[in-house]
Parts: sequence; C-alpha cells; structure tokens
Amino acid sequence: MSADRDERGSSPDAEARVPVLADVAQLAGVSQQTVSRVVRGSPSVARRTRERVEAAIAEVGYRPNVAARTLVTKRSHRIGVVAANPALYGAAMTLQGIQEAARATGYSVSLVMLPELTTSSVQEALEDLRAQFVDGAIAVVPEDEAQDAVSAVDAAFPCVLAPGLDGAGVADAYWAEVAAARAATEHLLDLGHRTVHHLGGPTDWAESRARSTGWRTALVERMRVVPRPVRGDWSAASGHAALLQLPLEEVTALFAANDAMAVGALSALAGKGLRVPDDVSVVGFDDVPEAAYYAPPLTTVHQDFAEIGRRCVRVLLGRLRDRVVEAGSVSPQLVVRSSTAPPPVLR
Amino acid sequence: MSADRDERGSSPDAEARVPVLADVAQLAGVSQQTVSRVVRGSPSVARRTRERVEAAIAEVGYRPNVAARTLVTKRSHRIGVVAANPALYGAAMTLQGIQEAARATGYSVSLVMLPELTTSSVQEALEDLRAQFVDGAIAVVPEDEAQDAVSAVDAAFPCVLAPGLDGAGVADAYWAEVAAARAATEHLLDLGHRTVHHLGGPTDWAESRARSTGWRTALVERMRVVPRPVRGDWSAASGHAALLQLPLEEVTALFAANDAMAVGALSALAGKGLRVPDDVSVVGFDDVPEAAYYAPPLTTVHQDFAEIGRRCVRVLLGRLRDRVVEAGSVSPQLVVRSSTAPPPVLR
DNA sequence: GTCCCCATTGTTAGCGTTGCCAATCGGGGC
DNA sequence: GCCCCGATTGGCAACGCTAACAATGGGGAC
Repeated sequence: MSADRDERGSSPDAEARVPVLADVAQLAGVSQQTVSRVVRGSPSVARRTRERVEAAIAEVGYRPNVAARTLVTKRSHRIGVVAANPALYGAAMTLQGIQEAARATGYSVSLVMLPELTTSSVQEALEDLRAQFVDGAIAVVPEDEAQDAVSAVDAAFPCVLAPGLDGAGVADAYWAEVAAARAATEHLLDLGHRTVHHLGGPTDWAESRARSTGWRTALVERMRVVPRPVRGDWSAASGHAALLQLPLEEVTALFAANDAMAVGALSALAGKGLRVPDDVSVVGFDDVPEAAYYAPPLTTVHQDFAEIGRRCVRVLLGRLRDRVVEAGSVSPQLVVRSSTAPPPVLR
Repeated sequence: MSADRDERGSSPDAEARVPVLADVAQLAGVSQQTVSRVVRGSPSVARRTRERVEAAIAEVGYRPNVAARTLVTKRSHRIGVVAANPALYGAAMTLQGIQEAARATGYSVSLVMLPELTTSSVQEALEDLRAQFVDGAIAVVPEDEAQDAVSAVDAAFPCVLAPGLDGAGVADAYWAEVAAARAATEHLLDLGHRTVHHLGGPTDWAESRARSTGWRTALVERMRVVPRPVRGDWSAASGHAALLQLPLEEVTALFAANDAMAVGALSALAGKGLRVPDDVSVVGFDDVPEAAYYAPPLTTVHQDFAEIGRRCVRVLLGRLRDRVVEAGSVSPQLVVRSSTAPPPVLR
C-alpha cells in the first residue's frame, strides 16, 4: 500500500494525475481522514495541522471528487429544475433566482427544459432528474401537470412547485397574485370604466387562474357585469388572436394576464383603429423590461420573479432537512404607465 | 458475504432500500457483472439471460447509481452551461437548444447563471462547473470575457463558446451574422435611405461586433457616409437612451443590434414626435416572438437560437471524443415588416 | 503521583459501479 | 474422439471519499 503510494508520488507523470486525498495526506504527513476533515471544515483539527494541510492542498491543487463524496454521503448537493418555455420572461427570471440562491448555498442546478408540457413529460423529467441523483427538484411549469407529476414520483424525492403555490406557501403566493390582479382591475374601474374585459392565460397554470380570479373578484365586489373572458397561451400572437374574439364595440378596458398577450392585444387594437388609452385601456401583468417602452408604455403589475425562485430554493432546501419552511409571498405591485385612462365619454 | 446479501434480501424493510446491482443479480440468479452488462447494453449477454435480468430490474425497480458510475468511469455525462442574463431572448433560447440536444444524447445539463459578467466570474463559474465533475462546458456569455476565462482553465477541460464563434466554427457563425446585418442595412439602403444610423450592442459581445461590422460593410461598400454608432447594453432602456444621443434631424434609418433596443428606440422616436416608418425606418435583430406585434411591427433579422445551442452541444460532444466537429452556421434571415419604408422626401 | 477526560489523529470498512482477466461451456475441425 | 475457439459468465480489485470507531497523548482533578 505504502509502496503503491510511493510509486504514485514519484512516477514521472505524477503531474498529469488528478490529485486525490491520499496525495495531499502524504505531502502534509497526515492521514487521509485528517485531510478530509480539513476539506469539510471540521472543527476538530488542530490549527497547525489545518494550516499544513491547507498548504498541501494548495500546492497539489487538490479538488474534492464530488462523485466519490456523493457515493458515500448519498447527497449530491445538486437540485433539479424542470422548466417550460424559457421565452416566458417569468420562467426565465425565476430560473435565474433559483440558480442564484442555490449557488449561494453551495448547491448546483441541473436543468431540464420541456418543449412540450404534459403530465407525463413533466413526470419523466422528474424521474430523469432523480436518476441524475439530484437531492430534490423544483418545477417551473403549469400547476396541473406538475401537481400530478409530482404526486406520481416517489415521496422520498422532494419536489416543490415553482411559484411556491403548493404546500405551505400556497395561500400566500396564490392570494398575493389574486390581490394584484384585483388591484389592476380596480385601477381600471377607478378610472371610470363600467367593467373590464379579460384576456386570460392557459387555465392549467395556477398563475393564470389566480389572475382571472382577482379580476372576477373585483368586478363582482363592485357589482359589475362580468364579461366572458377570452384566453391565450401567454404569447403575443395568442393575445392578438384572442382579442379579436372580443365584442370590441363594448370594450373600454382590458386586463391581460401577461405583458406579451397585452402587446398582442395592443397590436390588434391598433389594427382595428382603436387608440390606447383613448378608446381602450389596457393593463398587463409581469412588467417585462420592455413594458415601459411599448406604445403606449404599458400599465402592468410588477413581479419579482427572481425572488420567487429564491424562495422556492429555500423551501426545497428546508424540506431536504425535514423542515417546513414558509415560502411567504412577494406582493406584486401595480405600475401605472400610459396605457390606461378614463373611458371615452362616448363611442 | 452471501449471508449478508441474504439478510438484505429478506430483511423486513427490504422495500425501503434503494435496489442496487447486487439485488438484481441475486433475483435473476446471475452475477453483478452480468447485470451491469445488461444495463449498459453490452452485446455479449445471451438473449435468455438478458430477458431474465431485465425482468428482475423491472421487478425491483433498479436504477443505476450515477455517482458510483461516474466515480469509476470518470465520465459524468453531464455538461455545464454558463449563461448570462436569461432575460435576453437569445441566451434563453440558446439554452433551450443546448438542453434539448444534450438530453437527446443522454447528457444532462448543469447551469450557472451569472448576475455580473466579468472574466473572473466566468472563470470561477467554469471552475465550479469543473468541480461539479461535468465533462465539458458551454459558455453563453460575451466573447471577450469568455475567451479569457476559457483559456485560463485547464486545457483538459473542454469548453466551447456559445455562438460557436470559437475554434472551428468561428468563421461560419461570425460571418453569417455579419452577412445578415449587412442584408438588413442594404434593405434600408435599397428603400432609398442615404445612410443608416446604428444602435449597437456592447462591444465585448462577438454578436455585437459582427452586427456592427455587417452594418459598416454595407455602408462602405456603397460608399455611404458611416455615421458614428451609439451603443446600448441590449436592453430597451439602453436603446431608448442611446437613441437620444443621435442627431435626430439627420436620421432617416436605424439599424439596432437587437429587438429590445429597437423597441427602446421606437419609444424614444415616438417621444420626439417622429413617426416610424414615415419619418424614420427601424430594423432590429433577433426576431423575438413579440416583434410582429410591436407598433409598428418590427422589421428584423430572424435567428434560430435553439439551433445554435444544438450545434454547440454537437461541437462539445465531439471534442469530448477528441473529434473536431464543424459547427457550421445557421443563416439569420431578414424579416421585413412595417417598421421600414422609403425615407421622407423632405424633412 | 495517578487517573480520567478531552482534543486530536489514525484505522478500517464500505458506498455501487465498472475494467480486467479468468473460467466455463458447447461446437466444429481434423 | 480430442483439441481449440468463440461466446458467455463470474470473480476480484479498484475508483476517491466518508462514517464509525479506535488509539494516542497531554493536562487537570484529586
């Protein structure tokens, strides 16, 4: 054994080998275990020893082998993320927040992006991730599909849903969105509109349902007519198409479930010769960075997606330690710009 | 040993343990090695044996332990990606393409997103990824920072730069962008504009330089005045600000290095009372999904970012096998919409 | 002075998989 | 009928690390 180690240490191409614990131990004149303790920051190492080992580590350029560590500890310190279309601003920023928070706590992130979203594809992605040995996963996908998929995977594999809409955080995050949508609708009502039409998102997304609920609540509470909503798939193209299904002669205010659809609506409105906000007021949701530069600058609801991502990580890491962490909620804020105004006196 | 195995197999909570090769082997009545061969699809296993083993695998729900496999093979079948701001449409879609191609070839993806881009942060991310034991990495970041960082990491760690602008693919991809930018500029010239102003991106991005080069080339070739370009940071806000630095009284045509900056410019132009395309024509670059719905619909250059991502994966995987794979190039295409028109006869 | 305890360090087993080499078995060639 | 061969299969030793326990040594309590 010792001969073996010697041979390693003195072989001509010793430089070429990736250094391992044993190399550091030999150089520092201690056991592997002690080096391991230093690497992991164990307190029970004498200062002198620690310094000597650290010097040896630096000298040989040692880096722990995560595969070996994972094999024995059964913890990879990696979390998985299943995401939908990255062109969705919200999803992209949430991912950013997740990544940032994970990295800050010493976790790395494995990503699976799904071109097509179905319960089975989400489930498959989750299983894949699990096979990759990630410690847990976060799903940034429509709630319905995700919920089914999450419940289908083994309970031993911790998963949290993206907007923190599940479990402990459900109430908070969901109701915060509802409240924001309601505020957006009330803003239009306050301007004097008799009612507000709605351009909703896909119904299998919890975010979408929350926004529609907030809209409806505001109208009902003020005893206004609740027009039949039209729906899109979050894209500008779908927003354009959906808007054209509305009875334009009676629309004076529109609440779109996200900014891209609002842009599509703006375009369709322009195509019909209707001016915004003179003839029709429009409110979006999300506050993408371009929102302030649309024509007209879009009144919308600002969301801190990165923060949502960070909270998901907190919840997940908590669960990994068998602790329940409250996700809490980030209140989306209405940002009033120029796409909303009092209704035309007469049409 | 055998007693040990028996104990495992018959202990009351056998179900709770994650099954390993030995469990399958025992159930199928073969050696671990044979099970391993079946799992890896080795041809030298008799059909009958294979079937028996496969049944056993299914019965116990065996999944290979990637950590153990990685430890011995020194291959994780995981690639790393360093990305910049995910709010950039191009970066997000490239990431999507990378993920898709990697997954299709049995690789998974570890992601690091950098809030701030510097050579050292990119380098650190690369080192991190390497410590994560990824087989190689793709950097979707500004070329200058990335290039320095990539050359700083060990040569044994294969890295490819995002747009495939490095190494073999450099010429192709770079010149394809140049050509597209040139075509965009020529489109404006063909409409009758005497020259074209330019709203460029950050100069440390190769994409940005390629687009500026294409613009300049077109002007020089037709012996037009080359106005001093202004630059932004890809964001709509920066586009808005940069546009205001231009001598608006002489601008009739503008080529922006991406769509977001074009939107910012559109907004600034409107603020100055200039109509698009009547007074000023604007061309963008990227063709984000909303581009067709801006006011006016934006003439821009369509890019297939996902394909770029896929090619990066191909190049990287090739390099992992010591093969040089040509990245080839995807030609961006000019999409003419309504933000471009002949110049006003007189101002 | 003796004993015990704590702080520190070392030793010994694996973790679950694959690589290498040896062993076994049924046939075909002569 | 005997030997050699190819097709299968098994045994054993790593891979690099950590958990659990053992060992060592010096200082303080009595």
